[in-house]
Amino acid sequence: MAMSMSATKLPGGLQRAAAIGRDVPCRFCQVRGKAFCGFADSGDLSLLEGVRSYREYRAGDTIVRAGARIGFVGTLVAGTALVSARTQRGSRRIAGLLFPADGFGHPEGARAAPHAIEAATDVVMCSIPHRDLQAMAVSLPRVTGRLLAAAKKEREGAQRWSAGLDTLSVRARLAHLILTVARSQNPLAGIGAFPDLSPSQGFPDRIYLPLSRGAVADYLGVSREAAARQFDRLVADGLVALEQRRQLRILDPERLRQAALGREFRGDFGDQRLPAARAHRYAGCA
Amino acid sequence: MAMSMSATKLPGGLQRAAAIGRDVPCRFCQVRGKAFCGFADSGDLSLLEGVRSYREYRAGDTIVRAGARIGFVGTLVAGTALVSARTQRGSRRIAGLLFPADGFGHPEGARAAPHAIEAATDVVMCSIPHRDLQAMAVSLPRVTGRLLAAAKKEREGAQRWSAGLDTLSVRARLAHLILTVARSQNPLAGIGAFPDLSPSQGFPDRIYLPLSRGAVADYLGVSREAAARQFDRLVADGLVALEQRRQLRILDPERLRQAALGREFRGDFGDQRLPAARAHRYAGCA
DNA sequence: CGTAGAATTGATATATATCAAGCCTAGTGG
DNA sequence: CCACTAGGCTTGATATATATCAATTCTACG
Repeated sequence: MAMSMSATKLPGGLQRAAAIGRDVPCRFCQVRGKAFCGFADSGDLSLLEGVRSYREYRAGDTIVRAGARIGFVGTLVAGTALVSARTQRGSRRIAGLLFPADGFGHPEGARAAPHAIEAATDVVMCSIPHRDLQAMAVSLPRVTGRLLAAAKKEREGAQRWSAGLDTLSVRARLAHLILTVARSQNPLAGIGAFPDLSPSQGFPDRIYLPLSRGAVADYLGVSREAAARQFDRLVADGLVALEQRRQLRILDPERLRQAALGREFRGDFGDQRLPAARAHRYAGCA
Repeated sequence: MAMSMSATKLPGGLQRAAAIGRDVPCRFCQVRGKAFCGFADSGDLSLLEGVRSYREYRAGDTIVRAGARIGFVGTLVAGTALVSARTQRGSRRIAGLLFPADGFGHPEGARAAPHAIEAATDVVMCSIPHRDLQAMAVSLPRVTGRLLAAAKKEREGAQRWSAGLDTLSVRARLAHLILTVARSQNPLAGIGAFPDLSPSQGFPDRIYLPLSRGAVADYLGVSREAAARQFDRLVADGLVALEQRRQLRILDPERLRQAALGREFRGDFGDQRLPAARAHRYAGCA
């Protein structure tokens, strides 16, 4: 499980992660104030400090296997993880994304999760055993409340359904994903009331996409090729620029937001056609 | 709100419903034993009897408006209701179906539901105010536990997402819907351990589809035309027969189940092609 | 009957799956 | 340091499911 992470080789977000050692006290934690432990009082915090442990994973590693009963609650400190499931026909569905400060697992106790957690990038995770969580008697309600809220993202798929994202075009869903990632990389996120999407709100214009194209495709529920082509179109239409494969720049936040709503209209030069339609499925029949 | 329901004119399930008057005691209730109140002890049951009231709705009526805070928990006694939401672009999404014995609303208290409940057919609903529910001190935990379970269907959309239904072909989703409806009309449902889909388990071969074509389309997330055409194909392929618009007969449960899984293969005469693909979207741009 | 809304059918457009190369990049071994 | 390689990614060509538009049929109801 131990591995040597050389900070220079790791992508974007992880360079910071590598700086976080096992010895960093909680009060200097990268995600302190954002994660569920942000409301722990000083007594509980020192308790936590004794029982939490960091674990590191490489991109592609499985952090929690589907159906496994885990004896801890996890919090991402650095990197991005995928909440994934497998179709009967073998394809992967990605129900949600976990960004730093996001948690997973149930504070109540070990409950078999229906989906797996996998590392999309190299990941540093903070793990706290259930039994030790019980010891935090005083602020437990407050803390577990936050924890439950943090772990909600584990069920993000449900939100995507109820938001009707599944009936939007792939273009719209990709735009939505990009905005989601951008929001997660907003340095002010979680501090102000609502991290908005305007640059004035600290919305970053250059973002690191912590997903492989394959992961993007599985998140959007489309083929890899379709995902790639939609990137092309967003670039061709001038909404974003690709500086590296996973490094992109948001050129036109407003139009990107419209795209994410499926509400684009022909611009002044508009010869790109309206995305007129639909979604997808998957073969992968064994 | 009061309306005269003449039993002869109402479709299938409702003929029974009309026989249920306001005066029928709980112990003779159609859904007694299936609904959340099935575990109430005799004391609580007589309490319930004093506070519950039936309400009747016509097909198309809105039972609960989206975003409304309701002061009761509802249980369907007869008919079928839709858990629906509206897209920003104006189209209707149906997140779930409520069949007799299914409940909605939160026992905790009035919480604004994000979606509306509408009557797909004529509906008889049993309503119990929150405050009266509180009075059921003794078996409250048991009852509210069941209630929460019953109300889960309100969030069915989430399950559909996590089951990966959204990436299946329309044919598969329609087959799934038909099986769901059939299961709901299984007279043994909720009595045996797992109501299976085999005729030997009381699985009905003739079912009443309690949804208009438009509702089917909105449930599947496709256009009305597409929904109609998929009905055609299921009939042409001999999986089901349409006796009336909403009255169908399941001819080949096994293949229907395969279809619902998107696992069909060419049969011996097979010239129907495999459903090779995808989902949909929606225009409806105002 | 005649009308209105629902449902179907037909024709066409198009987004995306799928198959098949080709390319780019990081890692590997000489 | 450089070819080699493998996997991820992109591009191209084609097939097809479904949206969309338009017209017709069905059904319920006056």
